[in-house]
Amino acid sequence: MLDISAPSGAHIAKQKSARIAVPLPIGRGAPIGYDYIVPDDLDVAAGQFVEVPVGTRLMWGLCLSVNEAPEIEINKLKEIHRISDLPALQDTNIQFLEQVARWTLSPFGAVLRMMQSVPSAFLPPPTEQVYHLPTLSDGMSFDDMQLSPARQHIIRFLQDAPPVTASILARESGVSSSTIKAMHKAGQLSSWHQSKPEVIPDMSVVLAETSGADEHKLTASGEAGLNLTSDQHDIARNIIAAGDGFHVHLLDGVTGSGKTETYFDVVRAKLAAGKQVLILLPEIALTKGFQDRFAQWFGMAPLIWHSAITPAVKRAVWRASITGKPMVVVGARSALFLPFSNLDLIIVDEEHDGAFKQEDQVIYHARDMAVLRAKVQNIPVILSTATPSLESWVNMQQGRYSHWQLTARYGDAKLPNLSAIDMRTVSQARGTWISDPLAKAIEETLAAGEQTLLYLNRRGYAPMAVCGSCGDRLICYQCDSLLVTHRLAGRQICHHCGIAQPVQKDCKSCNEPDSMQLVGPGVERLAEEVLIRFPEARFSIFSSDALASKTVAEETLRSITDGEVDIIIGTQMAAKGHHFPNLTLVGVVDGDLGLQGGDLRAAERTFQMLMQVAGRAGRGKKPGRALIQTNAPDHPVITALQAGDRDSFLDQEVAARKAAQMPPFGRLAALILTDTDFSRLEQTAQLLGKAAPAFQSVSIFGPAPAPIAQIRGRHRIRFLISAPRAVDIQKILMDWTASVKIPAATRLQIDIDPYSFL
DNA sequence: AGCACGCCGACT
DNA sequence: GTCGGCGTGCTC
Repeated sequence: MLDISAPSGAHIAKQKSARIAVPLPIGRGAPIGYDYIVPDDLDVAAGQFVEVPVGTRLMWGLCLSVNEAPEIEINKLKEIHRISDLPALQDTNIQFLEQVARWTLSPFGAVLRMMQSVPSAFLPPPTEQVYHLPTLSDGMSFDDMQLSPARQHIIRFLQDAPPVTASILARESGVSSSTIKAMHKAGQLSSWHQSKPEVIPDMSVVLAETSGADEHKLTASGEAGLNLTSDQHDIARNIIAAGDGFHVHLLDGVTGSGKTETYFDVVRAKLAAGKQVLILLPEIALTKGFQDRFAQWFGMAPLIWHSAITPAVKRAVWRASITGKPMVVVGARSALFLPFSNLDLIIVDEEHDGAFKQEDQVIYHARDMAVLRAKVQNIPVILSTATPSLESWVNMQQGRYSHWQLTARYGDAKLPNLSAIDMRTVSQARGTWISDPLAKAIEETLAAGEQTLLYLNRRGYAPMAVCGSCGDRLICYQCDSLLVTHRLAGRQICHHCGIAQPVQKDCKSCNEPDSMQLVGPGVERLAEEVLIRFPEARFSIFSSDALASKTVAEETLRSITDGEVDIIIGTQMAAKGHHFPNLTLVGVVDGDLGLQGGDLRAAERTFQMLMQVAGRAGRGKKPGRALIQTNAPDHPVITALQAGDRDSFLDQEVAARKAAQMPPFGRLAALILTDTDFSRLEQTAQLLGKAAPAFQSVSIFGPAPAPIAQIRGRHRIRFLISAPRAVDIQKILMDWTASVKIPAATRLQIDIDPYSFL
């Protein structure tokens, strides 16, 4: 609307501008957003999603602020194209994004991109065309029209049917869609556009069933398992009583002690209050088992969020989250960036799990960022685990987290009896990996008609191929890692980049024919040994390769549960989230695997993994036992496991970290440079090395080849920075990296609190 | 991230 | 002579 009485040019002065953040990974630490003109007919406010032109294309961005009297020369700005129909993003959500960007030293746009993961969600649900019969003018009837049989079919079908879509109409009347289009064009059919219903389940069903229901029983089904023990009930009440503000609860209990049911009870209370709840699981644990338990409690499936769900579901969940609809989302780490506007509780299940660490693009730990989001939004967070991470343990000890312990296992189930087999004292035939004491235990278990899990965290047949003549080892040509031989697939595969080749027999280094020898066991090779030593036993391999297809995975799970399998040979996939009632023996084939390597968290991780594996045994009524084959029976991890003394192990680790000023007592960061061209990479690394800040308290190691010196053809060099807790390591890194000109082709990544390093 | 602009090799 | 390779730089 142009006011013609105003002097020309005056309306330009009245123009508003808006600062819009676009989801582009530009400018680490740079001011966020670009300015755009707000057209007169658009009512733009901070927090709203808007579509703007950027370069040659249009993209959705986030309005950060509106400037009524812009000082910038306005005719240099482009115009906002349109606004989303959605409500504005909550201010605390924007603050959360800012803090994640600040913490991880990522550009705000890169973090915003994680939240704007469903670009189709900014517009209202798509509409579909529905057809119905037109009202004919007086005196006219379809019979007078001399229509083809196909057209008559359609008329007759629609005479007693509600308006339908073209696809349904075509299917039901047996006519092609082109006929329908032609009839529409000829005015023999009318249509309108109607919005498609969202596919999202309605959580209000749960609310209706909950209100007036028994205090801690959700549905009236009365099934076993829906009742809480008094411990679980007390903890749930205590967590609820701690209030709606920011509070971290460490929910700690052995496998099978009912942590899930306990926090479900808290979730139920939040849902009944019309709030939103987020449950984060490590990717691997998004199992059917969890969904079944959820369904049993809430009488409906939870909303699922991970990278593989369909676009329609993503759209619906995303829109529901920002509109504040009461809901429970169960998701992998990316669910943390849903734009909830009514979030009142976050749960991080298996909080110790390394899968919460995202290693590409923005590098972050979902557990830590979950606590950050809870803090910014002033809501509670529950960290659930059987083996707390050292970070959470220390936070609890220092009084920042509340500690809730569940001690008892359900019913008669007992924690397995754990003991070590000292592999230095048993004689072991070459090419075999099952010691006699373990074999004896397997035989006893077989005789009792019970199941055994042989745990070996190595996929494939053999982890290494070596030339018997020259000693050359087979490595990936674009990563510097060993090629793993997979005999079932008949290939040798790089576990870093996935590149595969047919199994190579001759040595390419010394040209000796047929000289490559397979060294060490993987689960496939272990299966071979099982077949020879226990020919009567039925076995099944439980690894990501063997269970790649969904149908095979479900069938394998079923056969194990139904007792059609005697020996499960599994990788860490078998250690997580499954419940096999008849499993009474766990044999850890290589208890030392994972202890090697200069990794800060090696001991902690191994302890967590072995504890979790051992927890697979004896979850039913029968007692279980776990045998760990090891060359280091005196290692603190093994002795602590044997003594069943988790807390003293954790305390010992705490003391060691404290002495070394390692996290969480000191701070660590890694700076990773990658490039396809090694000499250019080295040059940049040298340059950075020379520019390294010299503070007394800050140590900088490197440049050194990264733990994996090459991935997918990109060479990697890294620096490691260690500093006391009080130091602002982010600022140091920012100043340092800004002081050096890094070529465009060399990529720089910053990893705050790195998980794997040497 | 994408997309355009720009400067060197094998081809209708 | 052009089409197209991907290095470099920019996006209000």
